[in-house]
Amino acid sequence: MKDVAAEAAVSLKTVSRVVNGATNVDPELADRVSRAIVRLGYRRNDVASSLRAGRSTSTIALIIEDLANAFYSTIASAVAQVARERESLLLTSSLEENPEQEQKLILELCQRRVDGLLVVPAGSDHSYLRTEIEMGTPAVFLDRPPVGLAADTVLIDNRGGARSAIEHLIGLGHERIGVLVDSPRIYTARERLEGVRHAFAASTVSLDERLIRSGLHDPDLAAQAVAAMLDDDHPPTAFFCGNNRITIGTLTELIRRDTEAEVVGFDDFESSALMPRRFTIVTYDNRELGLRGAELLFRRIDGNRAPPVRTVLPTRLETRGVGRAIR
Amino acid sequence: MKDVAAEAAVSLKTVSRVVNGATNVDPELADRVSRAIVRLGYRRNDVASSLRAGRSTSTIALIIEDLANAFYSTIASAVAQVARERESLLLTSSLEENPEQEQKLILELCQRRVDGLLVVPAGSDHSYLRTEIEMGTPAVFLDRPPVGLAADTVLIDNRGGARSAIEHLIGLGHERIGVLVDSPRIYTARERLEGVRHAFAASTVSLDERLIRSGLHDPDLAAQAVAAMLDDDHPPTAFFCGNNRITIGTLTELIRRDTEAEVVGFDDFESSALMPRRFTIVTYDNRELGLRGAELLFRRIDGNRAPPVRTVLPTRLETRGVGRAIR
DNA sequence: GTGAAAGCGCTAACAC
DNA sequence: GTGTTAGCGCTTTCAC
Repeated sequence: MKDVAAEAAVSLKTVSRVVNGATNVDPELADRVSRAIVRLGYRRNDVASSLRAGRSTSTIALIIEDLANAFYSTIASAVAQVARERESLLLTSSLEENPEQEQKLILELCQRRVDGLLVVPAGSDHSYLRTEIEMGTPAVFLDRPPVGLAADTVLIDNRGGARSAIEHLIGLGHERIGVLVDSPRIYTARERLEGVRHAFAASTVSLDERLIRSGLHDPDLAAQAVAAMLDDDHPPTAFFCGNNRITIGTLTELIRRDTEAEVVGFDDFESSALMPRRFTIVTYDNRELGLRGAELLFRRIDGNRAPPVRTVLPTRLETRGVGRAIR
Repeated sequence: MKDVAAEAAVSLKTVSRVVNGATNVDPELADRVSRAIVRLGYRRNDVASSLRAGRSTSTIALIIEDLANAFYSTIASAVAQVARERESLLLTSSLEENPEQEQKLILELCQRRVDGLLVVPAGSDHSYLRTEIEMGTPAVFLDRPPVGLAADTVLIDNRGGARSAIEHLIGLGHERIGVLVDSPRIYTARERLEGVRHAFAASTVSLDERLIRSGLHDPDLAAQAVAAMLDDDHPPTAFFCGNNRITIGTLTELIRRDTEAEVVGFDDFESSALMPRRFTIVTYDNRELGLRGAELLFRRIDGNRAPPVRTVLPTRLETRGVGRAIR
């Protein structure tokens, strides 16, 4: 910039004005500056520019577990879209297998003075963020609420979705319903199980606690649980699957045995329409999760100081799969 | 920082030393500083810190078309992994539907002084990047080479993959092979068609130009092309599909008609294993694209000044799908 | 309309 | 070991 000023024989300020498109510059000087800029290949240094007077870095950060997972990459895509509209750049950080790095990463992003944070939390405590938020880095949580902190959060209606799934099965006349969920340490698993309990409580059918299996963290464990339940004296006639991995495991086992059973699974998955068996899913728009979160965040960045809000996105039941078993 | 220095009654430099973990600080002073930091909730401003003396921003940028697309999100995940190992952050920018914004975006990233760029190019000219590269922002291209510029590039073996696909079909005795590709304006489509031609040229079978259909940009167009060819007097007995959208369209049409035809498609896709028909794909490790590209980039960032290299990743043939038609 | 000077928050030299 | 000074590249008073 100094060089440009020298080359154009003007002051730094004039160069600055031209670079920033200020109107009140003598056309002749502006032209001299423009040509000097081209001649010297000058580029404004945005780092320096954003340093001055605590100006915005026009950057927001998204903290997720794994970009390769469609759930997260859909959110990232939605967030990127809003960021682009707001002329902000998006720093995407994935924790991959290290939830304990969440705090370190978030604090580093704050040090870099990102304008705000969008977090799909993996960690188990977020109280450390209170200071950062107070110091001007707003944070919005997606899919799971923060722990030990009040902050804007966008969730899906886990309880309502699970409840409608069970109501659907009870409505079809099922009385023995296998309930398959992941570990209760996972927020969504807890909420969904809670929804299941509500649905039973509100119905004439009672929930047999022996038909609840939790801790099913992958399709194989789900398949084994299904197998064990079906081998029982008094097997379930329907299954509620707490997430898509469990749904896949359950369908796999049912197809393998060629056993009839009604299935309702939470979460859609890529190849669900192609599964060789009809079943029902509790689905929702996870792109919306990112959009709404990003919009909330920008509202905070714009100075909104209202109390934290919690947005809950609706779920709906849809049919998936084709025919019956392939064999 | 000034406040911390005042609070601890030391100089700025001592605070700086403590913040940066320098060893040669009196433990007593260090302790006073540490406590002042906690008391005041001080956080180092990394923007200012990286401004000083043209230091690195520890940030690399990835420019892709769409994060929601599995091809790109896999690359992003791989790049994120390498970035994390190198303690760099990743700015991910998706062009979505605006390839013409590529240049604007890239120049903006350079202004922000990212340490380097990873580009899956959508634009049609990259000569403007020469200046940026010379000025110290290295760039590595993924999946498609730059136009009008020499730079590190990581590609997959489009020609070789297409060639092996045709060789496979000819080896099975097919002589009338429908060749379905996307628009020749797309680099990969051009290369793959070139590979097809090479394979025919090296064989005893001659390529019937009337069996080549190009510009098939979505599954429906591919399905229509297949339908038209099958309705012909002398229909193909096999199809080469230039990408996964074309493969899906082709399989859909074959299944719909319950017509036998050998299919080899380029690119794997999520539900390929579940397709109700056996077929062959030309596949490759697209995660590797991101890993290799990021490694090349960091080598440049570390100061490697060797001439640009072009890495070509191998492809392989694999079988997908199950049984024959569902019906 | 234009420029000189001060300063954003930090770190690198160089004294002490 | 510690502090002082200068300056990274830019923008912003505030005079002219």
